[in-house]
Amino acid sequence: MPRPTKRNPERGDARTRLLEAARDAIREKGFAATSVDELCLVAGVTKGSFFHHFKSKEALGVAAAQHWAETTAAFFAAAPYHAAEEPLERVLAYVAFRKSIITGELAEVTCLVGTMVQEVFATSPAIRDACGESIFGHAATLEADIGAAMQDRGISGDWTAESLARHTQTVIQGAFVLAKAGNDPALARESLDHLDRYIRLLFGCSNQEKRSR
Amino acid sequence: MPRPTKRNPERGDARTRLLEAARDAIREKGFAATSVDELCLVAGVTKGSFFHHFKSKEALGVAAAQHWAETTAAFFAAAPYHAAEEPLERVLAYVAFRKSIITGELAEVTCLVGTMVQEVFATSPAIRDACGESIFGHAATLEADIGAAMQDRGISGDWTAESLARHTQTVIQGAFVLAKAGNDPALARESLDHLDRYIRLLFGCSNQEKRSR
DNA sequence: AACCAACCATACCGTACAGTCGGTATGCAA
DNA sequence: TTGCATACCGACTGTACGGTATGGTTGGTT
Repeated sequence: MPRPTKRNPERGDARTRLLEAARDAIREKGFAATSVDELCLVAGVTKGSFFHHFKSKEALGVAAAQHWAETTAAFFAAAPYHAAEEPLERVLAYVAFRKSIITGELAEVTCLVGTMVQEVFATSPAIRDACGESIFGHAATLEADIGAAMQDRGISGDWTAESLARHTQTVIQGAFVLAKAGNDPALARESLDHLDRYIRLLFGCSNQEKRSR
Repeated sequence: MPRPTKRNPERGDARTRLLEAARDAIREKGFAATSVDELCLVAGVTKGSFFHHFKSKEALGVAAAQHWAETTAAFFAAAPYHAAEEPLERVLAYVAFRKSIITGELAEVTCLVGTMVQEVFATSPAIRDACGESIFGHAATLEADIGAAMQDRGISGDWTAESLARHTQTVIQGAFVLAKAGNDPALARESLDHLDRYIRLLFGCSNQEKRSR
């Protein structure tokens, strides 16, 4: 074990390491079952340091949700699905991308804020709101492409781009729940196929228009 | 407070009262944050009684999931959505029914096993499997109608009745997550509208075929 | 050199936790 | 009546929890 905590830290400062430890632990077993002591141990930090950076465990939860929002925003902004020419292509590429990253251990696949908000929505408004901002903020990044696709294809149903953007997140969050319940990530991918099919139907794509694989 | 626990109990035996207390508490704040002491207090029962009926807190979790599966199965079996003549009508009526019961407090609307499995899927296989049985068992009750509707309408896409049945549960579970994140049950109803639309599109319903309201 | 604030460490506190244990009360059957 | 199983009670245990108090260390500023 390398000297854990000193100035000029070898792998991020204490705060960041705590946030990363929290991210992993909470995804694995939830917020309530994650103890401060354990986070300190994993992050190689002492209690004093923890409560220097976060005034309470709840504050850590809020910070973890915000950190999640920031890191995932950067991750998706850099993802390749924005490359396509047509806006609808980009939307479908997003769904395909979400599907493609569902591999490996379930805990490493699922959404931190979706997991956390299920437990704390009634007991911690602060964490709940931070989780909400993460989810709806991400949904908002899809709105432009969906709206452009609607205009592009002359679609005007009794639904909005905002609503469909949120629905994609519904399917993704629900997909994680079923994957956990069945202990099989394939269950999540299956629902993303339905989401892909729904979007194509909404936009009047014929079936054979679907790309290979 | 009526004499809580005696033989010839006035409102169910201790075990049932504990299961109901667990159902409410876990939906409100999750499994880990729910203490045995609190459940005993709410159920009007002592610790000794609790551990007489459940050998551990985890065993209570399993029993709570099973109890949930039984009570919800009875609830949906008695629901009016089975009445319609055509199988597709019944499927759509199911979705409409699920939407119609999303009213009031969020904690009273959401799914016990969906909430629980998010926290414990990695730490308690027993609870996870019990939650899985509840969810997938419920999904299975939709398969017959979906299958009949497919045959009825001569549908054969690259999806199965089983898969679509599961997808309905994905949307419902995800809908609860977004409703919690946004602290607004309307968000859940919104996604059920998308699910309704998806099913209609799959089965080639025209839009005006949609019933009023 | 002196100082400061951010940062980190250690020891500790009160409490709430899951689980245990010895015991009592009740119903039933031989 | 005895014997036994089920149901229930409540005090107790050890521990792990979130949080605090206090003091030391470090890098930058003046």
